[in-house]
Amino acid sequence: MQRRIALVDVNNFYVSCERVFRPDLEGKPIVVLSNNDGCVVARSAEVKALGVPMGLPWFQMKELAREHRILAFSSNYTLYGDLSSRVMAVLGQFAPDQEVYSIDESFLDFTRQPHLDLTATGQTIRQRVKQWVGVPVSVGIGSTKTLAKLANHVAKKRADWNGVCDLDTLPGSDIDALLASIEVREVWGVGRKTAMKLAEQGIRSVADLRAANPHRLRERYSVVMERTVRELQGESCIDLEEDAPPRQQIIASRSFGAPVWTEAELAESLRAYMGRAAEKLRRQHGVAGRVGVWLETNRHRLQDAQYHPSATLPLPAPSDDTAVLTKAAMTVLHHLYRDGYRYVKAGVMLLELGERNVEQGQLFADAPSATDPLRTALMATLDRVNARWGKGTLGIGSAGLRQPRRWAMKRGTMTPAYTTNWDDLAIVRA
DNA sequence: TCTGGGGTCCTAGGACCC
DNA sequence: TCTGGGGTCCTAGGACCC
Repeated sequence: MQRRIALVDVNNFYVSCERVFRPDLEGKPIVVLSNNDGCVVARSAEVKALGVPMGLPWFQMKELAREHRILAFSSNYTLYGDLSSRVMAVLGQFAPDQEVYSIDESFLDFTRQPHLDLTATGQTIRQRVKQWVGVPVSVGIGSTKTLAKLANHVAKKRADWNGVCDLDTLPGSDIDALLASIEVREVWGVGRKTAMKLAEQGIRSVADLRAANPHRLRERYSVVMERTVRELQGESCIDLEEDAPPRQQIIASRSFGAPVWTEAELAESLRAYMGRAAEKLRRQHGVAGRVGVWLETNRHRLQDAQYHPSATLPLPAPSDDTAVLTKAAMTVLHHLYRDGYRYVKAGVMLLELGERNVEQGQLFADAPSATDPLRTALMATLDRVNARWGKGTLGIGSAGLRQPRRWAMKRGTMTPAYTTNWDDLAIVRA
């Protein structure tokens, strides 16, 4: 049976979020910056029109920003996360099956409603999300997830389609012409490297890729590429994942606000990161069997000595205890640390994740067991206090208590937490 | 002199996504 | 001076076993 899948996403998501509570920003050139105000991670249409690419370092475009009065915002993930759940809730009302694919994208499966007019439905979706949440979305429809993604791209490019494109309503000849006009790089799963390799074979447009032999491409690339080609040809190979599968790893890392040199400072930052990673782990009722740490110097500074070590350490027994996990991270750090490098980033990783309740106690382990009731109560308290009073209020050891914290990130221009903090509620004046 | 072969598990690294 | 963070999947290659 022919599937009918829609991919709905929010246009310039972070920028659109900032505009919800600042309507005066409508029509003005805006960017949202990554942590540490490092790179551009979202651009308004006005900024895209100026040719600013995704990921451009902010310091490299300050001149342009002055010239064109571009406004920059530090990213406000609390706000984006909250608006994201609202958008997803509204979208979920339209189709029986929904996969929340990312913070701003959702697949909807309409296969079970074969007679529904999806172009009209797409327009209704756009209106309702705009009215109820305040952000603009685009809708792409096709018979596979890959085609729906492509249709979504098309919906944004063709102003006359008003934000909705259903490939299955187009005559075959129109689709051929359309796909021939789109670069293969736009296909979901084809990145920069793959696009270059494909070009060597003369495959440049989406039409070229669709016409390729999936078997042949599998030999030169991988099963992923084979699936992509089949999906372009209309054969559905990637299913909707309605329930998010449990995470296989948890990462917490940050670039530092200023470079650090000492093991003590690295240790302090890693303790803070592990606090957050362990909290995430407990939220999904998981335990970790292995802990990883990595360090980075600045790869862009060619004059600097480079050192990018990483290592992992298995735990004697799987655990969700911040103290146990932190201790392991400190062991790894001590093993990795070398004097004399200008470190700019570090991170921790929780690996070999398992479910907490199926965890077996280990007979002769001297480490606190993951099911020790006292530790469990302590960790639950830690999570509650931090949820109520803000991240990092309570930590293990000296996680972030010493001043000054050179490694702490810089955020120059963050907007208030309009929707999640009473003190930041927008005030309406009559 | 002549030095197997196949399977499995693990890890590192690459490529991709948002 | 200033260059994000958090994920997934796949492959190649080494270690190890019989």
